[in-house]
Amino acid sequence: MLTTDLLTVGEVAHRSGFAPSALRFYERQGLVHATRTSGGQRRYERNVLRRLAFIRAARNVGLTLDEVAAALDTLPDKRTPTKEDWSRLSRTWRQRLTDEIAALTRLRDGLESCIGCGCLSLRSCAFSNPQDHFAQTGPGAALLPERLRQPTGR
Amino acid sequence: MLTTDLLTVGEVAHRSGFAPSALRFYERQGLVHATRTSGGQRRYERNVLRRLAFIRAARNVGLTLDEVAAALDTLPDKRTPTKEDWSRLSRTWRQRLTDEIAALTRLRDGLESCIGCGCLSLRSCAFSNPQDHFAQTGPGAALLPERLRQPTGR
DNA sequence: CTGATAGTTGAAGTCAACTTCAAGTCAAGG
DNA sequence: CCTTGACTTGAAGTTGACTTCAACTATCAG
Repeated sequence: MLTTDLLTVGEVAHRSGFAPSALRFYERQGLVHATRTSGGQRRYERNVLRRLAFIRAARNVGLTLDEVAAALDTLPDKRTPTKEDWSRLSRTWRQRLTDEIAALTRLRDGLESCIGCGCLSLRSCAFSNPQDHFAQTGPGAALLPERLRQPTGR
Repeated sequence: MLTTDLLTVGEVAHRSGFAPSALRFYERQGLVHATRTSGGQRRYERNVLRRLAFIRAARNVGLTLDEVAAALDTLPDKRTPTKEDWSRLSRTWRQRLTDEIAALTRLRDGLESCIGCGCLSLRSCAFSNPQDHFAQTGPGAALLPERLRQPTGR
């Protein structure tokens, strides 16, 4: 055990639930910061835990790491998020979740009305519609927000 | 234009909205089938369009290709999905969507109750909780179904 | 001082679902 | 027959968020 108030990567990993490799990765991405011992090992200040908590929360809500980085960058002095920061940012997350819920609900209800029809028409069925490819109007357009779509490999 | 009722990969691509490369990929994965000309080019039967519509619908709902393949394999004779197949399978998709909506709703409502608290405690806050790592009981457990989680790179 | 445990690095690997590429071959209208 | 556009292949690349590896090095309890 260290007697200082600095934490090793292992300690931070254990307390935050992130793997040490993830912590190193986040450091390379500029999401968290660590000082070094004379021997080159990482030492973290205690507030990194709060920052990591923020990161995990954002990831749980569905933000990408780039978005998390952008959010953290909006904080003056690159400070660790305060209660007010959290409050402000989480409000925009709420909207995002609300939009995603709405999209999934539309999808499910469309599916509901489609069960039993069995059409699966490439031209008119909302479910088999390649997004907007055919549907000039009507359902099928933008069925899901970006992050709920399966990755396309692009 | 061909005078037969067989479709070229370009025609199928255009009518289905899938890229030719995706059609070839699906063939390698055993999701669709094509015969060949003497010169080695693909020729598709018309019912491949329905099969592709099914695939797109499933993807829109969030199934992985493996799941789509599994679903198609439940059909006797590896037939193209009929109205009844579609009806039966889409019913299970509905449940899946319902579960995902419920999960997102729980997440949002938790966020709601968390705005203003600003705790972000690694031990008790549902949002910063590494899934189940700390929470023996209470909130934070299994915040999101698998497919709504950001990929972890595993 | 020593040995166990924990830490270091850069490079490469993983996963899904494709896309892109290079280097050629086929099909069909004129 | 010829040209043009569509098609063929296997291999490698893409994206995001990491993990894994090999080969060392540091820290610290005893």
